[in-house]
Parts: sequence; structure tokens; C-alpha cells
Amino acid sequence: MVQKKDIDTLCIITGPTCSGKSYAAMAAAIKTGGEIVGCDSMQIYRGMDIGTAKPTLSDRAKVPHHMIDVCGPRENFTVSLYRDGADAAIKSIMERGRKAYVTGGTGLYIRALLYSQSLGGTGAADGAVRDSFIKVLETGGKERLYAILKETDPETAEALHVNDVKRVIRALEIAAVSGSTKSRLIKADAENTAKRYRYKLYVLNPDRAALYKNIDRRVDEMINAGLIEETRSLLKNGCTADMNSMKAIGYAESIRHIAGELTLDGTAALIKKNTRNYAKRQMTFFRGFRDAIFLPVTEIGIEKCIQTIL
RNA sequence: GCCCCGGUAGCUCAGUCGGUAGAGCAAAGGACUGAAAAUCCUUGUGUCGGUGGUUCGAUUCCGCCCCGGGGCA
Repeated sequence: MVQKKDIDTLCIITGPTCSGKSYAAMAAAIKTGGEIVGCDSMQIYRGMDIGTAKPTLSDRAKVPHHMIDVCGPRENFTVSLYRDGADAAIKSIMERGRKAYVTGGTGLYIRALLYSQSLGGTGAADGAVRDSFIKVLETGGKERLYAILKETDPETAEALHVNDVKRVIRALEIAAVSGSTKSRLIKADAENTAKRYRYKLYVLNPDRAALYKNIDRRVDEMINAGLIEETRSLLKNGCTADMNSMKAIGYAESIRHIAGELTLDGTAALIKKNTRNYAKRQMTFFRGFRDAIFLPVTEIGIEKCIQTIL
């Protein structure tokens, strides 16, 4: 039986890719009559099922899932859209008197959901302003871009590397559109300690070797399940390699295979390597969650983890 | 059996005209506030195959041995 006070507490289950978080969330949601809110920057996209290890239709029939398939693969999604959508989904779940389980491996989305972050205020996420900076990049190079940031927001420039073009552009964007600067907004956020939710944050933390083995196995399964074909059909529907959705691991490499650049074995090997690298990056990010409960899943097993979560 | 070419970082190789060595890839660590499965930063000690010899000093030169590849019989 689910306690009332429990329902007010968000349950976040995260961890690196292939650590078993979807399985754990399913088990917990079934047991408590809860619902799942996805927290994955690629499961957002429709038509990308195999390569993102999206929950199956039968799982989705058993437990309501939110924030999955909410965006076309040719559109651009943003953290801000995620937070708005997830907030709405969580609100409706709680209003129904059910428990919300947020699960997925996109650390930035979790952070935006849990903490009061301005996300750049009213700064536009793309469009004309961004294009104008991209033009600067093309004509003057990244050094020129960085020099402009040094003028407009020296503190942020100090924190960023010249080569981190994406973040330099974003900081310039904020300065141009919000009427403030990224560094000032961050300062304001740091002073605002109010939490957006009451929550428990669990991080599945498998042993490196075990995780890598699981990844290798799952990539083979994805290819056998038709990842290449899925990519082919996305391309047929107008997706191109430069789109955010097609930068996803598994799809980017499949596109290169379809273009004849990579053999099938080479593609599988590259997807495995990129996934391993990604999992490592995820763990680095999660270590920054000071209030997280880390579960040594390899040691204690997934069932024990689920017990802890319940 | 003889001849030739190799054996140097996890892998592929460079190099040291004798003063104990460095690239690419892999790997590891880190950052991350509206692109995040994205983007970016940092990190190279290894019996230089083994063993004897020459030398102040050998991974480098010489002898022998081991392992791989090729050639001749």
C-alpha cells in the first residue's frame, strides 16, 4: 500500500546506460501502482526505439509512461521543454494520487528538474541569435567568439575553454537575449536554495567491467533487432546526420554504415566504444549529485536495489 | 637446416649516429545551468623479447637463445 506522504516524494532512478534503471523503475511502479516519467534526451524522439532502448509497448501498456515520444526526430528539443513537460506530468500523476518515478540517464535534465535553475532566463535556445553567432564562428573562428564573450561576460569566459564552442555560443546568446549574463544568473541560482520537489535520488552504480560487458551485449542485441533498418527509415523520413536526434549513439554510427564508411562489425565496435565512453561521462556527472543514494548494483543485485527503492 | 625481416605503452608503429624513449588509437580522470547519447579539458615508466660480451654507460653495437612473418632448400 502506498503511503500518502510517499506520493509527495519524487523517486528518481538514474544510472549509466545499461545499468538496469528501466527495469527497476518498472518493478517499483508495478509494485506501488505508480507511473513513470522518462528522463532521457533521446527517448523523447518518436521513431527512435531500438537504439534508445525505449520501454516496450507492452511495458508502456502495463505502466503509464510520460515524456517519451514527445518530439519528432527532425525537431529540436531542449532542457527547458523537458522540464515543463515533466513538471506537468508529475503534477497530473500526483493529482491522481499515484507515485511518480522519474527514470533515465540524462543528468542535465535531472538537475534542471530538481533544482531551481534559471536555464539562462529568457534566453532563446536557437534561432536568429544563435545563427548570428555561428556566422561569427565561421568568419572569425572560435578565438573571435571567445574574445566577444570575454568582453560581455568575462566570468563565464574564464570558466569556459576556447574550444568549447557550444557553451561559448550559449553564453553569448544569454547575454544577447536575457538582458543579464550567464554568470549573474548562476549567482542568483546559487542563492536560491528552494527545492522544486521533495525527492529521493537513486543512482545505480555498477562495477565498470560488468557494465561494459552489458553494454557490449546490448549493442549486439540492438543490431540484431534492426537498428540499421530503423536508422534507414528515419533517413527516409527526412532525418539528416546534422540533426540532434541523429547524433545519438547508435544512429550516428549507423548512418556512417549506410553511407558505406563502416562495415557492420566496425559499426558495432564503434557503437560499443562510444556507449562505454558515454557511460563513463554519465558517472562523472552523477558523482556531482551530492544528495544521491548510490546503489552498488553489481554487488547487491538489481532486486536488492529495487527493495531499497521501495 | 640456411638466409632475410621483425619483436619498443593495451594495439599499430616511430626513435635513440651508445647517455634508460614518443606519436596515433585505445584507456583513465575531470568539466557541464535552454544542443547533454551533445560539447569540451587533462593524463604516456614501458624488465625497448631473453641472456652473455664490448663500454664509464647498451633499448641502441657484437655473440648466442626464444618467439612471429617471409624466402631458399
